[in-house]
Amino acid sequence: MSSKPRTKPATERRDELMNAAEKLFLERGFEQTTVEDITTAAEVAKGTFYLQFSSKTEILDALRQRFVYNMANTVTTAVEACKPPDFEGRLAGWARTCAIQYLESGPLHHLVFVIAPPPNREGLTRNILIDSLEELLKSGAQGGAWSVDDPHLTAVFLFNALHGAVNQPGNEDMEMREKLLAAIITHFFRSVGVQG
Amino acid sequence: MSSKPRTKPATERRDELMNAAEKLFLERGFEQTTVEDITTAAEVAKGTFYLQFSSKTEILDALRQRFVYNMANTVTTAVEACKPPDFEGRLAGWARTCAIQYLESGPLHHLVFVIAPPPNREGLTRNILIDSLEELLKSGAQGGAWSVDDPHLTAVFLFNALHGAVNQPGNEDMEMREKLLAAIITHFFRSVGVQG
Amino acid sequence: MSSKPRTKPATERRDELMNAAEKLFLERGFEQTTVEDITTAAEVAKGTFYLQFSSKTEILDALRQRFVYNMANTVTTAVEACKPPDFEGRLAGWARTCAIQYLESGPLHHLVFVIAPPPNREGLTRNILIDSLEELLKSGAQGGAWSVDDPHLTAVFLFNALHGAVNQPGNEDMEMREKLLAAIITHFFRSVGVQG
Amino acid sequence: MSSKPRTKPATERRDELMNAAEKLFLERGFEQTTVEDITTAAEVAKGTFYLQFSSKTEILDALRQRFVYNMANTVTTAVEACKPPDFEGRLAGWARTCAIQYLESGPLHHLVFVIAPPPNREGLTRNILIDSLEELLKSGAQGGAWSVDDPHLTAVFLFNALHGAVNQPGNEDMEMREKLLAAIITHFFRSVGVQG
DNA sequence: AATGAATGAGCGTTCATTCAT
DNA sequence: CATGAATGAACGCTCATTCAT
Repeated sequence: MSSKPRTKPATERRDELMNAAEKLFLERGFEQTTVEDITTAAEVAKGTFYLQFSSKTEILDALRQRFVYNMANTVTTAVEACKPPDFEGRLAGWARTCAIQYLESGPLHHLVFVIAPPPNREGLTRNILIDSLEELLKSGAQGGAWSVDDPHLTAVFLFNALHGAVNQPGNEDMEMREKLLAAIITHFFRSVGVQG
Repeated sequence: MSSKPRTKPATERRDELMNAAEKLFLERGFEQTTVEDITTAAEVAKGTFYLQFSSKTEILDALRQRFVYNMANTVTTAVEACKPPDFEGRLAGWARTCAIQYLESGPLHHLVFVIAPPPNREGLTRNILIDSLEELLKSGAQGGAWSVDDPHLTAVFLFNALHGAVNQPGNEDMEMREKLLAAIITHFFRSVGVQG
Repeated sequence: MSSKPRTKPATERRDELMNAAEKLFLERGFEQTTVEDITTAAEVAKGTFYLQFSSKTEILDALRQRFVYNMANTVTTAVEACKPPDFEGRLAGWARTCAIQYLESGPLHHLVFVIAPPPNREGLTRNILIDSLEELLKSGAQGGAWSVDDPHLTAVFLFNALHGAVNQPGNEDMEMREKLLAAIITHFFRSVGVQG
Repeated sequence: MSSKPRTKPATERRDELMNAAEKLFLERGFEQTTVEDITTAAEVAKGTFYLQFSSKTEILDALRQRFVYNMANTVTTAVEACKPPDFEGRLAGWARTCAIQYLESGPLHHLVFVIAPPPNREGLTRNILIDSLEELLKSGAQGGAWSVDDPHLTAVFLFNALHGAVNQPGNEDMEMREKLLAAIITHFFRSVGVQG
């Protein structure tokens, strides 16, 4: 009857379900998406969902985890591309990569951390990223690249500026996007008292 | 039988319901609050709700509208307290009042704009406030108080920085709060190239 | 559209639901009956069930309680119809009424106590009735009407004999039923060493 | 790869599944036990279950059949240990063995006949045992050992008395158990008009 | 205007059964 | 024979909304 094999490796099924769920959650929201919507989109039966996830909440957790993992990886790699004492390069790299990642991941971050945040605050990308930015600001200050009074507050401020600016609608346009990235980096530099 | 009058002016009923709803939505979230929760808290019968609002969504809209109205009013009033050419005073006033309002209104803003945003982008405080900030930046630039390349982008950036920073947990402490307000104003000034 | 009034007194609705549930539980079993079966039979919507009972289990509890109440009442009344020293009359009354009640209540007892017994043993009719029989045996022994070595064991034995005998299929026939009642009473008397 | 052979004789598999099912059904009930519970306990895959039994109901039937077979065998053997004209010995043997069997088999009988009875009445141990008791009562009456008016009714009565008495909680204690057995035999004798 | 009983579509989850490997 | 991923019908329960009183 069916040309496709009936069974797939567990990880593949999981991914298909997660991709379908991600798409639907972003389109209509977590509460507004039913498990059946997800399984229909993933072209499996309802029961198959529960072979991979023990509840609807669990797939959201998995989505969050996947997002954090990708995000943290990418940003770290980008920062490491510039070695001290090129602190400005590191800061620009952080800002640029972080912004791009948010732009690419679209409102996924918004979904998994803002709209449907984890029950406890542990492991928030938000925190992970803010911490990494704070460290960057501190090491740059120590290295004499700039001076910041309160690295934590500055990190919070800049992170949220970036996050909010990037979430603003209208960033689909590539030209706008480049302008935005440039503006973000300029503001980052200004905020630490560097001319860029 | 009952000492209280059973009928009240419509506006009073509306307010009681909205207050109850606001409290509950903030405590447990929109989806997690039932219409019955609201009417119980407001001490009216379930049906009374539908005399004032045609659906559960509608009371959220009303809440949002009330929030925007209060917010815009307060910020405008604060800015007008300083007259040109004191553009720095106006900018500081904008930042300070806006931040305080968010801090006071607490997660209400988060609820009505971030978690349960309006279906269309019209009338977002976000936009209203960003527009007012953009105007302020432009007029300050014209007045020679500072210079900004792209007033819109800067407004977006600063608004979101403020919004995010203020939403950060840990702002209940009054001392922290003052430090935060000061830091925000400093960043605002730095971003427009003024020493503050 | 509908000729019947939409609302009924809560107790009436409750009774209708309980009657429908009793019928269905007896016909097909507790697990095999769905809440929707019950509401369909009671001619109300599914949600109406949950206005009266907070779960499917709860209606079974209510059924059990109703059964115990009726049973205990009837047997007590029957026993009290004969006053001491007519202990034989009291014993015969107990046996006869208890048997008739079981015959009339049909397998309801079986359902609520044997098939779907309460989570804790407290308040079992079984126990209530056995206790009352034990008391009767003791008072008769004290009054010199008969002698029993171990009133508790005898009560247990006789109660179960009666219960089992009455549950036997084939008791629908009225003639059979009378023979059965007579046989039960005879055995009761024999068991306490009385000729009847 | 695996040290154990992956295939076993059908009867062995069947027995393992039946033993696992019996244990689980008694522990948590028929409806509350899933096929997967059974196969997990029997350490086979889910599909293997359906190699031996065509449905969950069928394994219950098999359990019932096994129970009846064992029960009938044991009681018959015990009765045959006394030869006529020792009818009293045969009756005492019947009562004692039957009671002990129920005590040993524990709630298994309760499960397979009371809680989850067969759809049709055919082959009920209940009936088989009642029939054998009825025969015993008749032959004893013919042999002049006792007199009973209605052997069938008496058999029904006594069987149910025994069954119910034995099912009563609190029979785990060995001393209680002996008292119970003695009381049962006494009542059996009294019921047929013998002093024992 | 106010009430709250009644409605019924909808959802998350379970599990007996099938069947390709 | 044995496996276990896949299926999908079914169920208990919730809750926004309606409407007769």
